[in-house]
Amino acid sequence: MMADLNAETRNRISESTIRRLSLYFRALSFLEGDEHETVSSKELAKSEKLTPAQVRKDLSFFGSFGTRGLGYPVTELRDKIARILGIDRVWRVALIGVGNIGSALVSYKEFIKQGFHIVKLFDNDQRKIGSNHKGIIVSDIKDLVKELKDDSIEIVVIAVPATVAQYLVDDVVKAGVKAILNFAPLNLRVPDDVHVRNENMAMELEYLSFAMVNDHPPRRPK
Amino acid sequence: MMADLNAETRNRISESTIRRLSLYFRALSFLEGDEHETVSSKELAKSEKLTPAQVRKDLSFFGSFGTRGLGYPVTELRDKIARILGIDRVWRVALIGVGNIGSALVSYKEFIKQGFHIVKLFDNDQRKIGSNHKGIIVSDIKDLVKELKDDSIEIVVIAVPATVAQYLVDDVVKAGVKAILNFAPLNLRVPDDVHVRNENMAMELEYLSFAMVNDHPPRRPK
DNA sequence: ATCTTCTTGTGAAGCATTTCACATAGGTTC
DNA sequence: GAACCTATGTGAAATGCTTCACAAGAAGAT
Repeated sequence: MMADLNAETRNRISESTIRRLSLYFRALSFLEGDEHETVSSKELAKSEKLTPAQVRKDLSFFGSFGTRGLGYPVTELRDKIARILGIDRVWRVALIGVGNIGSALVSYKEFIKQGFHIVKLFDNDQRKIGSNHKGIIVSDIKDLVKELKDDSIEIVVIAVPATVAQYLVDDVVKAGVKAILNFAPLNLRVPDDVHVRNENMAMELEYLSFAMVNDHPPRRPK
Repeated sequence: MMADLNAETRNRISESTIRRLSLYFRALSFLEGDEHETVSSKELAKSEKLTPAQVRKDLSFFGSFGTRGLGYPVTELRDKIARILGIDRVWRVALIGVGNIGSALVSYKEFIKQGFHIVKLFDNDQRKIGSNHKGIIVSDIKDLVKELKDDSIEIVVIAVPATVAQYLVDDVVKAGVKAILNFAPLNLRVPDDVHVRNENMAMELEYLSFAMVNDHPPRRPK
C-alpha cells in the first residue's frame, strides 16, 4: 500500500519528518550490507537515537510498509523511502563558486551516491574559468542564465561569498531553477515557488558553544 | 536586565530558539555596518523570514533587551547574543581528517570570525602528516588523545569517512573533549555528557528533492 | 487449528512551540 | 506635561509534534 500523496496530505508532513526519512534511508542502506532481511521500528529508532513510535508514525504518513510481528523489509523500505524523497533518479546540479567549499563539494561522494550529479561549475575568477575539476570545465559566471537553461539544471548550489550571493541567485531564479542549496551566510530572497535550504556550518558550532557555556543537556529520547 | 541562566530555565530553551539566535546574531552583524542604531522585532523578523512575535519571544527567554516604542539597540543586542551563545571568546578547535571537506574548513572564514579557531589538524595519511595547511602542521592520528589533551582542545570537528569515525570519536571522548561537530554520515555513539552536532549536506539536498517531487510548498510566515 | 508472541499502525493524550493580543512603557511632539 | 505614537514583553490561545497505549495482524510453535 503506497499511493502518491495528494495536496492535503503533503502539506501536513513536517520538515522534521522529512529529515528523519533521510536518516532512515541512511540507516537502511547500512543494514542492507549486513545479513538483515527485516528491521523493527525499535532497531531503526535505536540506530538514529529516536523512539520506535516516532519511526512508525513517520512511515505511516506515507503508507504501511511493515509486517506486524516481523518489522520492515530492509531493501524494500529503503527503496520506498528513496522514491518518497525523490532520490530514485538523477538530479542535475550546478555549483556556483569553485572556492574552498565549492571544490570540496565537487568531490563529495555522498552527493553522487544519492543521485545528485554536479554537471556544471561556475566562477567569476579568470584563473579558474576553463580549468578542469573532476572532469568538469569551469564556466564563466557571465553565461549563467543561458547555461543553466541549456543544460536543464534542476538544483543549484551556492558556494560564493555572501556579498555576491543575492545577485547570482536572482539570475538563477531567472533561469527557472526551483531549488537552491545555499552555503552563503545570509538569507536569500526568492519567489514563493523556489525552494531554498541553507547550510550554515558556523551555526552548528554556535550551538555547541551555547551548549557548553550553558551546560545545556543534549536531548535524548528516554 | 540580563542574568545568567539557572538550570530550570536553560532546559526550557529549545533547540530552535538557539538556532534562531544564531540568525539574529548574523543579521545584527550586517546591520551594524549600516547606519542603524536600533532595529525592531519586525525588521529583524523580516530579514530572517520569521514573525516579530517569534523574535521577541526568543529574546525574552534571556532578558529584556529592547526599548518599547524604539526597538533593540543593534550593537548591544549583538554583543548580548554573542555572550549567550558563548561566542564572545575563542574556542580551541581540532579538525580530524584533512581531505576535501577538512581542507575547505581550515580556510573557512566564518569559523574564525565567530571565535572558532582551528589550531590542530590530524590525519592518518603519511603523505599529509607533517604538511602545512594555513600555518598548521598536520599531526599523526596516532597521537590523537595525547595531543588533544596537551593542547586543551575544546571542540573537535570530524571530517573522515564514516567507516573510521566511531573509532576516532571514542578516542576524542577519552581525551575529555565534550563537543563534536560531525561531518561523517553516521550517528556517533558518545556518553551523555558529550555534545554532538551532525552536519549532513546530502540531507539538505534530499529535502530539496522531496520538495520538488512532491510539490511541497516552502513554509513561510504569513 | 489454536495459542502465543511479536511488532505494526494509529487514534488519542500529552507536551512543546508558535502566534495572538494587549497592557505597558519609552520617546516625541505640541 | 499631557497626549500620541510606537514597539516591547508576555500570559493565554492556538497550533503542531511526539509519545502513549492498545487493537489488530502475521508468523511460528504446540
